[in-house]
Amino acid sequence: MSQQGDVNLPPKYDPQAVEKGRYQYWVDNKLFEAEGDTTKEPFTIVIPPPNVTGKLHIGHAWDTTLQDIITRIKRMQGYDVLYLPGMDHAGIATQAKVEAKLRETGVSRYELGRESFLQQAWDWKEEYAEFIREQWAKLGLGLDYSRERFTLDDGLSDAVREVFVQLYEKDLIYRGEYIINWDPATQTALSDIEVEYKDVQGHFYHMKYPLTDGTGDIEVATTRPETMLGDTAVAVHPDDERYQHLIGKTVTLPIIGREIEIVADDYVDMGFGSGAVKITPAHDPNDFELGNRHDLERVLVMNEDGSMNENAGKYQGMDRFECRKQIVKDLQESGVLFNIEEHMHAVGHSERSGAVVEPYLSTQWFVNMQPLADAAVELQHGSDEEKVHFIPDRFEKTYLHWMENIRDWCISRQLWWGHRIPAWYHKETKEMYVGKEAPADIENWEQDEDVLDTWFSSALWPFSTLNWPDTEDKDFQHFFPTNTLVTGYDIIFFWVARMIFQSKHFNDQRPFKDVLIHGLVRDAEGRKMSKSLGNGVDPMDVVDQYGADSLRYFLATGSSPGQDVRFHWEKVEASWNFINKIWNASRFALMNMDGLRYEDIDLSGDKSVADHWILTRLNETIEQVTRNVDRYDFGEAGRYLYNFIWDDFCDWYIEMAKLPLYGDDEAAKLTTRSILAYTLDQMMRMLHPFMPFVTEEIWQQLPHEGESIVTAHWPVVNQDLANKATANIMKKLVAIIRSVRNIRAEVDAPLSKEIPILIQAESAETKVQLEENRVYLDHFCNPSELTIATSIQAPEKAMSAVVTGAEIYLPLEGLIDIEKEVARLEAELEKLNQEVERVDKKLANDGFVNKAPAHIVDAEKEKQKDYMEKREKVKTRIDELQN
RNA sequence: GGGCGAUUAGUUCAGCGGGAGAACGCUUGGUCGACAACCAAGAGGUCACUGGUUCGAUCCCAGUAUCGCCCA
Repeated sequence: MSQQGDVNLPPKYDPQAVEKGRYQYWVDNKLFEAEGDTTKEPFTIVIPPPNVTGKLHIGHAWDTTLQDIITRIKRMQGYDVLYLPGMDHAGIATQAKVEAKLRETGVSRYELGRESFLQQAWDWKEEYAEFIREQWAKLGLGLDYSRERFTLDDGLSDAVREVFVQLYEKDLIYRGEYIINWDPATQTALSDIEVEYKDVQGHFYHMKYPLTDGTGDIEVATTRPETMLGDTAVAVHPDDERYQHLIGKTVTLPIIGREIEIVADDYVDMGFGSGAVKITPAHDPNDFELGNRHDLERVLVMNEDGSMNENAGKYQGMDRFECRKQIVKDLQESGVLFNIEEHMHAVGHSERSGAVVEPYLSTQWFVNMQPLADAAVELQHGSDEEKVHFIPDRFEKTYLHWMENIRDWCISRQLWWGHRIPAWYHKETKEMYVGKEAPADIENWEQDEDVLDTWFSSALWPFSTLNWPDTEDKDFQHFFPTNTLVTGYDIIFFWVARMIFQSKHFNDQRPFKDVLIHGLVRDAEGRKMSKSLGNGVDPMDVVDQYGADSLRYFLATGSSPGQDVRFHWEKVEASWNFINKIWNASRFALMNMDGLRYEDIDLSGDKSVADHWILTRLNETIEQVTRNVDRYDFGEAGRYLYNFIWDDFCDWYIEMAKLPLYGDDEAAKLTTRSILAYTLDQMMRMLHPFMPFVTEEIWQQLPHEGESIVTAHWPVVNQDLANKATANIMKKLVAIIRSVRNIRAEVDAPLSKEIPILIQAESAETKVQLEENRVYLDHFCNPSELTIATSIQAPEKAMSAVVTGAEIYLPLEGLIDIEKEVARLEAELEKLNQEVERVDKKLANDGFVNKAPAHIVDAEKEKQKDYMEKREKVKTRIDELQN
């Protein structure tokens, strides 16, 4: 009693107070810094670098929580852990933000100039990088800041140039004219996967192009009538009998008046529409290919901003959609356009700006993907030691399918913020030079204006951050390849796939052994969180309200691998409740520690049934939690911890521990305190990766050894402390206590009311076991008188219950309603009848008895015996009551 | 058109060959020394549908339906 005032834990868990200053302590003591100790086994995770555009969203919180859990476990398991932080310059997104900021001051980037604009972008980067680091700190991420990197820093820029030049020299990068996805809003090229296809209700415009010789016309159709201004052919299928006589003839393009040829090409689908297709090589990828085969002219009719150019004749200067309206009107008037159908079709939109993407002829840089993809696919067909393991493994199919159907990657972007392409053009000779360094006579050259796709640098992240191309570097040697990459399924193509082929090409090995794929955080209705819906949840708001530990536990345990998770505040609150429970269980233990030190912990003394049982359960929990975290199943691991802590430790062990703690037996007190301290210590260690702040706080107050729980050892099963036989007695006690509580609830006899209790033990052994533990029965059942015997005569008017190995009678003369009790017992009997019937049927089946594994059959026989015994007793009891 | 996922208690989700689980919500009762954001007891489910494999299917296979995602 006298010790209870010393405890430093308030009765309610307050995350703000617990988390304050804790992260700084970890960082100051360099607990997250990798040692670079080559005698230790390394374990590496590189953070997926967040964009420096702004704040982290809740998806980042999920992603990094998983990484932090994995690295904290590995650190506790003795690995030399590197969790490497960093950020991504995010070309388009960041430039857009900086430009938006500039616009407020009325200045365009062109007015400002490239150099000054980049300076502003760097200022922006510094500001947001600091903001992001604060958010990492709030989430408790164990990052090694001494190795933090940025995709545009000197080292990574060097790696990017090295990769570009090497690929160029092997003809794996080329510059060429091609139909690319053009975003007229941001005025840059996009790679194929930056285009989102959405079904849009549009129109199918049917037109007749007149034959030049005046003998008729040919019908074509299009969804984009304005592109007709750039038509340079009409194509039909070579086998199409309808058009045989027209092949080689020409039509006169309406409005423009250009004479264009009718060509035959088996790309054309005879069954679709009229079977004749207008060909616009400068504005459609398929038409471009067809144009190459037939050596067609390429007529570009649009400017980069989406307005019509000089080739559009009288439409020059009009916006593309305005032009469409006008051209439809004009063609209708002239009778060329004779039919407009409603037509649902997929239209590409810029993933960044949302603008409708224009297939556009342009000179860009490309990666020649086929050889790189082939090697990556081959890697995946190698041994377990060579291939990348996707978790869940179904994502490997997604990845392989993409790799096997790869298309060239457009890597140039018409931006300023990014890695400028290391290519120079001679001012006089127009000769092109590609190299890591600028030509010596730089005054005669102009560098390519464009920068590289941001993903081109992120693709190198697992090795460029480890000082590649210096392959002799200590960190590269020790920490590469990395162990686990954690990311969402939405960027398998953007990032994961590209890291794999780049690493295969430049290091001849995988960049990481495992890829843990998670889903998206959705809102409570299951919708994707988005700015336009305004349904996003700021993880920092969650941390402010419930603490980082609650958020982390919710995110880590809220779903199964690869599945999406819905955000509900109630679930975060439930996590808080769990932590509050842990907090109070710890508080109880600390109030009763009586100054116990770590070295005083003594588990060798006489142990109670409860002691044996909780230690046995602890072992089982360590085993299950470890098994599940090893396979990245944090949901299951969390559930094992939750059940053990709340149901076993709090609801049963603590309640039972109160008996010795409030008693006079000093040896029993020491053992109980030791077990409380030991179990809590082990619990805190297992919980720590999930909820680092609160476990550190509690662990520091518990008897402990070592500087911080961050570097404490992960628990291992201790067979010396397992005692299943004794733990089984606990199960009988629990069954009896539950039955008594059940009956008390039935007859409205609260625990505070003393009632006589009789227990009929089926064997002398059971009787002894119950006698030895009658102190628990006294405490939890509150009997006026407790009789345990093997020869009890059932009282006439009594409530009763049957458990395995014993019958319980509660003679409650004044309270019992015979009719109700009979009804209750009959319901019980019905349940037992069903069970017996089910087991009988199973055991009567020869197929089952002969083919099922022996232990399953034995278990069924055991159940049959148990159910039948219980059933007989219940039957007898009903008879007694009715007579 | 091709591929993938989901369908289990009122709600949100686990489980995935051998007696249907959790959280929240709901009903009843309980504050005396960790916690009322707590404790105790309880109600609530043809595991979407149809076949197949198996001694045995919520679980494996095939198909159907509905919803969602990715690719073309």
